[in-house]
Amino acid sequence: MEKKIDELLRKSQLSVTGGRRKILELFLQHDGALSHSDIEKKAGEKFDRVTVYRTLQAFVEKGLIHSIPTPDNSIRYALCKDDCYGGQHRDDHVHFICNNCGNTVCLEEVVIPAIRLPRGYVAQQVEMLVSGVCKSCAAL
Amino acid sequence: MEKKIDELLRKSQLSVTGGRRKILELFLQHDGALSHSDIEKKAGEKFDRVTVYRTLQAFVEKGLIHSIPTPDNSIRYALCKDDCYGGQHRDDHVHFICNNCGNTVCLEEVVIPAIRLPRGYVAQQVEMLVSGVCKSCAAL
DNA sequence: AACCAAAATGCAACAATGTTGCAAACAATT
DNA sequence: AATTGTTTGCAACATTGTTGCATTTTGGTT
Repeated sequence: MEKKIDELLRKSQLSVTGGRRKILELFLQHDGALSHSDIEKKAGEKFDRVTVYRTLQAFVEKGLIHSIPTPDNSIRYALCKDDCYGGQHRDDHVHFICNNCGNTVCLEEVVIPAIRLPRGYVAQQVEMLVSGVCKSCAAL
Repeated sequence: MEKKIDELLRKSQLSVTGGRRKILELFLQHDGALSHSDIEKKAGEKFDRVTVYRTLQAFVEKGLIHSIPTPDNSIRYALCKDDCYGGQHRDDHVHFICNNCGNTVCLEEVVIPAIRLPRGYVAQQVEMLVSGVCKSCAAL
């Protein structure tokens, strides 16, 4: 784990520091998206709020994570897959937010379908956000 | 216009007040989505911030407007069409955000395509957000 | 191993955004 | 015109996000 984290950071041209290690570890441990406040809580009192902001920003820039807009106005972040690096995101998958447990996950296997825009519009990025009941919650 | 506004408010079971009239007027005048701060600015210094929050909340609850999550973490609101009332939104259209002018519009004519979710997931609402260059900006 | 430049961190201060309780003002109805 | 319930503005507060700067740490070099 330790090794993997340092490797990932170096591969992303980020110097290896305690804060970055810890935050990246959280993403690797947690299967789903994390918000800024999630991270602050989970990381304990160890890191300054500002550091968390800057770390997340750096991770996004380097393509380690991508951000997910949510209806409740809290940006969440999720790990990018390996084929997504150098700022060249391939976020062509659907994001799912559970109305029950609040978890947000990437449905990597569900590709966003193509759409036809009206004449004159040029699409650069598409985001698809599904909310409902997730697998774990539906099973209860 | 005056009449239409009062009518709309009453139809939505909202008592007619100066603030609500003004804010609804802004939505009718402006073809596109408005953020909270847009409204504060456009409404002048007339209304308290809190009133704007509560008015938008009331409008959403009554189905006059719907909210649009954006990648930059600023919720925007847009008028609902007539067939969308009583909290029963029919937000089955795509939202477009221009990276150039920042405008957000509802593409009513572009329906969100159906998708197949993995086993166990239940969709309740789907939001599709396209960013790029809008018609007006592309024409320049 | 010690040094150095560049980068990251923590701190403080600040700005912006969102929430709550309460008293005063107002709208709809009788 | 009076009454009742709703809406508003204010104040205070909580949360979230930003910026500048001094200090510490990292990664590379001698």
